[in-house]
Amino acid sequence: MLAKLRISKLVSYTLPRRIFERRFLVTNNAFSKAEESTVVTGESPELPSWVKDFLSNKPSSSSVSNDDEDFVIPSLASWVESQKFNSKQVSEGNVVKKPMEDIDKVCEFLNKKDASYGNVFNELSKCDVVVTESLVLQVLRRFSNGWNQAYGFFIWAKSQTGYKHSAQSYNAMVDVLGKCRIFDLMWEVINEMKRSEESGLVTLDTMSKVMRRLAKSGKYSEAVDAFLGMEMSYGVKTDTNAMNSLMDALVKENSIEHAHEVFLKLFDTIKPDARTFNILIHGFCKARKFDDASTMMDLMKVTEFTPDVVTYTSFVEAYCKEGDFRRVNEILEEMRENGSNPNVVTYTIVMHSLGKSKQVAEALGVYEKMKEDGCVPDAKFYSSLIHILSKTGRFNDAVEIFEDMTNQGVARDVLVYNTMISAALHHSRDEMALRLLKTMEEEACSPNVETYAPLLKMCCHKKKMKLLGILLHHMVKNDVSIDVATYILLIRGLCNSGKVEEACLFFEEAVRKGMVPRDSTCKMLVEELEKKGMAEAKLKIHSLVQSKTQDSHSPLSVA
DNA sequence: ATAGGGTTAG
Repeated sequence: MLAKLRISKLVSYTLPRRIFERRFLVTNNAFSKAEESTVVTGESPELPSWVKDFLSNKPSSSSVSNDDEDFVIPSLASWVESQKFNSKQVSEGNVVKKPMEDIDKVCEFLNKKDASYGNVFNELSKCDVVVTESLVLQVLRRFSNGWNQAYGFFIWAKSQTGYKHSAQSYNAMVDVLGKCRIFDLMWEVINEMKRSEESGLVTLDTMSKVMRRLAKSGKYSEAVDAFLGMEMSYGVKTDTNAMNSLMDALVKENSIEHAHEVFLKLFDTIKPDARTFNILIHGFCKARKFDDASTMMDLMKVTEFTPDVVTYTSFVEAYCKEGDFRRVNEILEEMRENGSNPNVVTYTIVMHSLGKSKQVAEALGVYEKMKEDGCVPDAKFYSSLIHILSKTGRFNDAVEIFEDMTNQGVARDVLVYNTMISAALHHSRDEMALRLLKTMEEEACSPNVETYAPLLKMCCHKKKMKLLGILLHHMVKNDVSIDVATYILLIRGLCNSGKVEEACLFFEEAVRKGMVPRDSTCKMLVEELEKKGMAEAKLKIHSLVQSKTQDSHSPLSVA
């Protein structure tokens, strides 16, 4: 009943737009504050204390200064310092002194300035923690973009008496090295897994990660070779399931060609199943090769398999991307005739595409149609809906949908939060965005890099340096590793705001971690330094880039 | 892990 009411209310907005316009006309802050007093996203007239905390970096501060432009953010490696600063603040106020957690102790050692050049292993010998599997997994997550720190810790952990790496820890290490493209070391770890007295450590799980990472780096042939050799070398069966995993990796990383080749080559030895065909059809559709996709569907039929929702949905998506909605409708009809009704994924794709091409009324019509069909929306669907509403200027409707989700029995996930945070920032609702980040914590929904990216961008743009520092710290606390994309975002954003010194700090830090930003970013930084006549800094950047491009990863010296 | 997101734009 309630749901029904809401939909009609939503759809009615598209025609009269009365309510919407009324809200929109009022730009006065006070009014919007009074009108929205909802639990999650509302803005209160008084800054809530946690926002103050967020903004002040210490518990219960009195006021928020506006001059945070002048605040110079410490380089990332000295977060530990600021962390100490924090705990001092706390212990002054409270009698109880919180003991430092093991993860933070490890973090402190790994962040020592010289650690990445020198010996992480030796540094850690002074670190007084008890290694457990969960600690290892947490460290690997927190340093998933800093392979030499992660690897140094990994080696050290292995040397600790009473501890042995589990299959999960090994797989996590393999994945970190693959992510950072340190493939030779990655294979070394895999071979070590094989040699271990504990047998069966290398599994399809391990090899799937390897294939995915290789494909992601454009090393398609190597991914295929890894598959072909894995039974012989590591005893991992090359069955249908494993082949699907390989083809999925190839297709997802944009090489339908390699996937197709594998398919033809292995057709006689490994029996394909319906999933195999769906993966290939998806790949062809993604590459806009409609003829090949159709041929594959015919082959699928001949080979005793029937096209299903997934098969048709791949075509639906491809035609959506072409903007050919007439063809989309034809396929939807065909699906129903063949007894594969569109499901929530199909509807999400159609709605999202319509919204993207500014056909909002039609997009909302899909929402109606879906409910009529008895198809229940899920979190990803809501995320799309929120996004298109926000993008078409209907932010309040987006907020309404966001808040109604849980009433509809759908839990909000990271993607939904990320979408809502981006939307809020897009509509200059900075406070709401921060409030949403806080709500994630309360709902035990872990943020990821994408959660922080738009917030960091806002900080750079508005020169909110204090908040920037706090957010970066927040990331570390939540085990979100800073990746190249984030460094690029920071460097470019800070350059644009004339904060070259800070941009340089981040640049140096990125290089120190073995992540060299692209040429365009380096150029931007150098030009900015030239403009400001900072010749010395310019030279430093130049030499940093050169030293790092010569040996892309300095080998780690571990005993 | 077979199909769905955003990201980044002055």
